[in-house]
Amino acid sequence: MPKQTFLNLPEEKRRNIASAAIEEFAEFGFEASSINRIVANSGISKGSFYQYFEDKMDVFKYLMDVIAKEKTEYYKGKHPPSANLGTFEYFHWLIKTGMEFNSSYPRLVQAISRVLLAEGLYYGKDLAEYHKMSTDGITMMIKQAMENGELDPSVDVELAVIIMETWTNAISTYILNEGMKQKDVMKWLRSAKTREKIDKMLYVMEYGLRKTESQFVAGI
Amino acid sequence: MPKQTFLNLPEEKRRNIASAAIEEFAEFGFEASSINRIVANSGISKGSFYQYFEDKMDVFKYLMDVIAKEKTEYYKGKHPPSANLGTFEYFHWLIKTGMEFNSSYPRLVQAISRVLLAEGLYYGKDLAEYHKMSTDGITMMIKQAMENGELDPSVDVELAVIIMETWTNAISTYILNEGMKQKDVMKWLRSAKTREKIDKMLYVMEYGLRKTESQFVAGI
DNA sequence: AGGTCATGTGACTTCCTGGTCATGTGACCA
DNA sequence: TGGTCACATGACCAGGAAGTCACATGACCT
Repeated sequence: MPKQTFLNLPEEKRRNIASAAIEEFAEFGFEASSINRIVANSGISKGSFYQYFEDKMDVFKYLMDVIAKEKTEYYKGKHPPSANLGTFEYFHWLIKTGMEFNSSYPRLVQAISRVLLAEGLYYGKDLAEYHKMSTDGITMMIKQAMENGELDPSVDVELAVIIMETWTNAISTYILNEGMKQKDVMKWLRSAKTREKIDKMLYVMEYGLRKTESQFVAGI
Repeated sequence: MPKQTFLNLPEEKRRNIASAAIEEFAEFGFEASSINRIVANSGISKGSFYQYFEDKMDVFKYLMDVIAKEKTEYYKGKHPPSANLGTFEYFHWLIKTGMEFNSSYPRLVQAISRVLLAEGLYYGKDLAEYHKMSTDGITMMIKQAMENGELDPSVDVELAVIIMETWTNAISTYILNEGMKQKDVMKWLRSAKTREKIDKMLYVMEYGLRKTESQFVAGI
């Protein structure tokens, strides 16, 4: 949603502005972020900013779109280990690949998660569509798992979505917080210890989900 | 941390100020909340506000202390169903009783969770001590569970804390968001359907934790 | 009655915010 | 060369923020 003037800008200038905005959101969150500071840190004038973007939300949405596009590219470059993965294995792969991606853009991811997980939780309205996109994706995966017979059809879909979303967020937050402390994020992320921790979290979700639901299905 | 002048105030005036602050934080979050509005809505003058509190954070901390005290009282009034509960049963009871408490002060809880879960996640510093309190509590419970033989001693304590915290937050958020839509929160909270949903979430956590860890302990 | 002191008040200052707009600049074209 | 047009600029505006302070009030004591 940035205006055409912004898209016409030379690559470097665009990157300067983007990274100033990223730093701002990552440090202050959405509400407390200041356009004045973004402008000052990216070396453009106030007037130019308004020739590029509508307002603060417009820059933020631009960042969202950038990361969405890059992430899609990233996933296209990678491929699941096997063509016929079960839904849970696929979810594992999705999360892990996502984490690797996040680690290559830690500051950008931090900025966006901060706004989405924090203020977005309550603000709704402006960011509702983005939340719906992820909810819909997970819902489809769960229905897929049911069709494949991996999950009992009587499973509470709404609940399963909450559970998977909760875990995705929890793992992202954990990686983001811990990862920022490391000198070499990628190395840390790929270390056996870190991978084991992520695996454990995912298994907590998966086995919990399987066992609980089958137990409830059994009528206990 | 409010000043003595505030504590000397008549009950009703104090309650007016508190509820104006609660509404403000619940609606705008911490950063975007305005002392000017709080002052206007509680019918006191700006000067008085600064005679009662240091600043915005001071009011917020006051609310935190109020709820901490009231919650402690509430737990004292209730008693676990049995004296010799296992740690997991005890955790269930804690969460459920906590939810009932939260439903009696929905707006206050909403205000506080909003700031703690959202901005608090990243802000750290000012609110770190409150986070540490809950972390310490959960850590103690987990070590207790180990002593009781409910959890293998090789369980990763740090991980278990993250898992239990994640679920506590997820359930609180769910109840808060859904509960606000109901006309009669307490009735909704006590309905079989709601209780079942909470139960399921807790079992997802519990069984996941038990099974995962024992599996990893087995060396797979 | 006069004095004291804790409390209440809101106009005021200072600062920063988002947003506008008249003016300036320079690449391109006729 | 002169004209046009997209883009750049920062002084400027209105609004609202946090925080201060000189003054008002009134309960209580001597």
